[in-house]
Amino acid sequence: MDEQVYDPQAIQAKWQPRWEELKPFAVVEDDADPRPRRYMLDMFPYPSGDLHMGHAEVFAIGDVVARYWFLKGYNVLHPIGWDSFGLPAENAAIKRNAHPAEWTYGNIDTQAASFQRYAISFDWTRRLHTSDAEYYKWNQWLFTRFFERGLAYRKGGLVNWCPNDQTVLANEQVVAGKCERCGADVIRRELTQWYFKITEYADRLVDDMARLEGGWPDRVLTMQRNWIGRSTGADVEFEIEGRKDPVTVYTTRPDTLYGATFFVVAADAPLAAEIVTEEQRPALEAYRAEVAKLSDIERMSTEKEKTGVFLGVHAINPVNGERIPVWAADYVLADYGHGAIMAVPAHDQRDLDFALKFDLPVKVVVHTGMADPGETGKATPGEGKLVNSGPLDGLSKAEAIEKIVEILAGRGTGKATVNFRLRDWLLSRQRFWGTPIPIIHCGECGEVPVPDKDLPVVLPDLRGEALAPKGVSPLASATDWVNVPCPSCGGPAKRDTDTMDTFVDSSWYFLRYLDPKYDDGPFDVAKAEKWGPIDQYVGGVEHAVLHLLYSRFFTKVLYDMGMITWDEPFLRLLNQGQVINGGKAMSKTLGNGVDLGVQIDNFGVDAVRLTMVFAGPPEDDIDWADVSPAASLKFLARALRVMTDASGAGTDFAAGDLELRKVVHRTIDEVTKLVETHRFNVAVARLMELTSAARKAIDSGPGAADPAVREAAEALAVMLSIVAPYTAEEGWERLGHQPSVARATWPVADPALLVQDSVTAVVQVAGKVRDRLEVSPDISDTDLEALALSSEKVKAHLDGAPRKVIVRAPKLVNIVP
RNA sequence: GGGGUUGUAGCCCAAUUGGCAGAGGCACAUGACUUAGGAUCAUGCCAGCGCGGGUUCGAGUCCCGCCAACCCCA
Repeated sequence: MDEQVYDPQAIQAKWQPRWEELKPFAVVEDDADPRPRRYMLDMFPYPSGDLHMGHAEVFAIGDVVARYWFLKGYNVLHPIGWDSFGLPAENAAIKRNAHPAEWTYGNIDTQAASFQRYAISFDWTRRLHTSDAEYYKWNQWLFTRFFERGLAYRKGGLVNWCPNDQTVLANEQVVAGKCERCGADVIRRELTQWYFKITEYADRLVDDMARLEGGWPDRVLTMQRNWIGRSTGADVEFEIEGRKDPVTVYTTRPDTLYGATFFVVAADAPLAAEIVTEEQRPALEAYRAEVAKLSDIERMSTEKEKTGVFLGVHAINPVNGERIPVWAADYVLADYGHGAIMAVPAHDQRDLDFALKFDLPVKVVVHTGMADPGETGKATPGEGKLVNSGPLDGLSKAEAIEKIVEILAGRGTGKATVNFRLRDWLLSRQRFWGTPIPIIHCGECGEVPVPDKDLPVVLPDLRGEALAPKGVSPLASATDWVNVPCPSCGGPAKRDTDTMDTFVDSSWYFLRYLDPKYDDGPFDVAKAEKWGPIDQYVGGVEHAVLHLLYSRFFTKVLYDMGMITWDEPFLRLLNQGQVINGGKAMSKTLGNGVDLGVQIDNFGVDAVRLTMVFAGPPEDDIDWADVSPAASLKFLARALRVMTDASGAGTDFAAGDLELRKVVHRTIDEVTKLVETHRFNVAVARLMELTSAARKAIDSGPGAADPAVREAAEALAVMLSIVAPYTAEEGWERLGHQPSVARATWPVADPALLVQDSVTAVVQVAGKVRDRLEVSPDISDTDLEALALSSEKVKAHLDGAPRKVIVRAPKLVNIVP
C-alpha cells in the first residue's frame, strides 16, 4: 500500500508550494481583529553561508512556540530578516575581488530558500536586511538623534585594537584579551573614536532587570549585572606633593583609608606622565611601552607577576597626613574609576602582591582574626573591627564607611559615590561593510550631522583590493565621496569615514519588522504600541551581554524620546543550547561538523526538527552523537500511519471508546501544559504515547472505525504540527480536512474525561510498599486508613497496634509500626 | 580565587514539586512476520538517583559538606 509508505521528500515537495500559496502565517493588520496579539522573535541570522545545525535548533524551538500561539488563536507576528553587515562579507570580497553585497545577498537567498524548506512559520512579507540602504538610513537617523541628545560623542583615548582585522573593538567584543571574531591578541591604541553614552543608562539597565526576573534565565541576568558591575564606594581626594590640584581616587573600601601605604596611578594614564620626576621619566616611558602590549585581562590577572615604576613623588593621606609613595603600575586601569587608586596592601591581594614585590609597608587596619598579611602573603579582605584608624577604631565595616564618608565630606575631600565597570560603547569601525557615520567634519563648524533630508549616506562603490585593511577606513580612499560641502556653512568639509559597529543594526531591528518599508521614521510608532514589546525572544546565550544589553539601551533611549511606551524590549527570553558533536563544538578545524542539508536529505525536515525538539530541554546542548534522526523518522511514519488508518473512523466523538478518549484528553491536557512551560521534549514523548495508544486501539481494541480513533488522530495531527508540520499537514488532509492544519484550533481537554474512576493507593509499612489498593479518587483519609489497616498483606507486617499512621488520600498510606 | 548551572539504567532524558524511582527514545536481547531485514510488530534486560552527613513517618526532590563537568567573572 503505497499511501502507507512514509516518504518525507515527497510530502515536502507536495506541501511546500501549497503553503507558499496559502500563506497561513501572513499577519493581517486589522484593528478590528479581536484576537490578542503576540510577538515572537528569533535572533536574526548572519548570512555566512547556508543554514547550519545551530540554526536548525534555534528556529525549530522558536517555531514550536510560534505555531502553538497561532493554533491557540493569537494574532502572531513572527518575522525574519538578516543581520547582513559585517566583516566576513568584506573578507570574502577582498579574496574574490568582488563587492561584499554579492557574497552577502547570495547567501541570504540560499538561507531564505532553506528556511522555506525548513517550514518555519515566518511572515515573509516583513523580511529585512540591515545592509539595505533603506534599513541603514535609519541607523543614521537614530545616530543623529543620539548625537543631538549628547548620547553619541567622539573622544580620544586608549582603545582595543585588533591587529588582524585592523579595526577597533568594543570592550564587549574583547574576550579574554582576544578579538571575539578572529581570535587575535587585542592591543591598546590611542585613537579618537565615536561612542554611545550607554553609561548614562547604567543605573536603569541594572534596576530594570528586576522586572525581567522570571522571564529571562537567571544566569543571563547575573551576567549582565556582573558586566555592568555597579559598586558603591567613595571618591577620596589625595594631595600630590608638587601638584596644585588634588587627585581623586575611587575605592569600594573607604573604611581602610588609614591602611593606605602607597598610591598607584595607571601607567598609561596622563597623570603618570604629568607628575613623574625628570629622573624617573625614562623608566616610566620604557614601562609604558611594555604595558601597551598587554590586554586588560592580562593586566588585572592575579596570576601575573606585579610590575611598576616609582614616580619619584609622594601623596598625602588626607586622614592622617602620612606621606605615601606614588607608583605607576599596570594593574590599575586608566579608564576605570579615575585611573588611580589608594593601595591598602593588608586588605587587597593585588596591592599586597605589589607591596611585597617592591618592599612597601603593610599596615593592618581591619582585625579579621586572620594572620598578619605581611607575614603570610595573603590579604584579609573580610570584615572585622577597625584598628589603627583613629576615629574609626572599633567600628564595623559598614559603620566605618559611613563615618569616614562623613568626615571626608565635612572637609570637602571626598564623598560617597557609585561606580560602574561598564564603559561607553565604542561604535566606530575602520571597515567598509557597515553603516557610514552620518557626520561631516568642517574646519569651521566642527562635527556637523548630515541633515535628515540627505539621508541615507550611501556607501561608495568599493570592491576587492580597495577594501583591504590598512588601519584607516577604506571609505577614506573614496575621495569623491569624502569631500563634501559643509551642510552648515557650505565650505569644504569631509565626511566621517568610519562605519558603525554592526551591533547598532541589531539593537532595534525588532521595531523595523513592524513595517520594513515604513518611510516616515525608523518604525511605525502606532504599530510599536500595538505589537511591542516582544513576548518571546529565542536565541543563543552568547549574546547575554552584547546584543541584549545594547538592545535594552536602545529601547530605553527610544522610550525617552517618546517613540515607544515600553522600556524593556524582550519580556521573555529563551536561550537554546548548542548543537555539538562527540562532546565538542562542531567546527571546520575539528572536522566534526554535521551538514544540515545532508540530514534533511536523509531523514526529511520533520525528522530533523523533531530530533532537535526531542533531544532534551531546549536550553541544554544537543550532542548529535546522542540523538537519532532515524528514530524520529520512524515515529513520524507511525504517526502518519495512525492518521491514515483513522481516516475512515466515525465523527461522533462522544460515542467513541471511553478508555482511548481518556488517553486523548489527558494527553491534550499534559501537552498543553508542557508546551506552555517549554518542556517540548516531554511534550513529544506524550505524543508518542498517544500514537501508541491509538495504534493499539486500531489493531487490538475497538478498531479503526471507532470515533475515538479519529479524535486521537486529529488531536495528534494538530499537536504534532508545531514540531513536524509536513507530516501533520499530510495526515490532516488524509483525515479529510482542508489545509492548512496551521489554521486549525489547538484541542481543548474535556475536564469530564480527565477524572479517573479509581486510583491505586500505595500502602507502606515503615516506608516499604506492602500492598496496593484500588480506591475511589475522592476517598476520605479515614476510609483509606481503615482499608489499609484491614489488608492482610499489611497485617502480616504489623506486630500489634501501629505507632503512627500517615494518610495522604487517595494515593498513600504509611504505617509506622 | 568568587559566582552560577548540572549530576537518575550502557547512552539521551522523565518523575504530579516531600509520597510506588521510569514516561518517551537510543542501544542490546528474544520472538513473530519474512527470500531477506539495517523494514514492521510484540516482549524483555538494565539504575536505587555523583559521594558523605542531616531534617522527616517518608528525600532524586529540602539543608550542610565534598567531588566532577560546564558556563560566567577574576
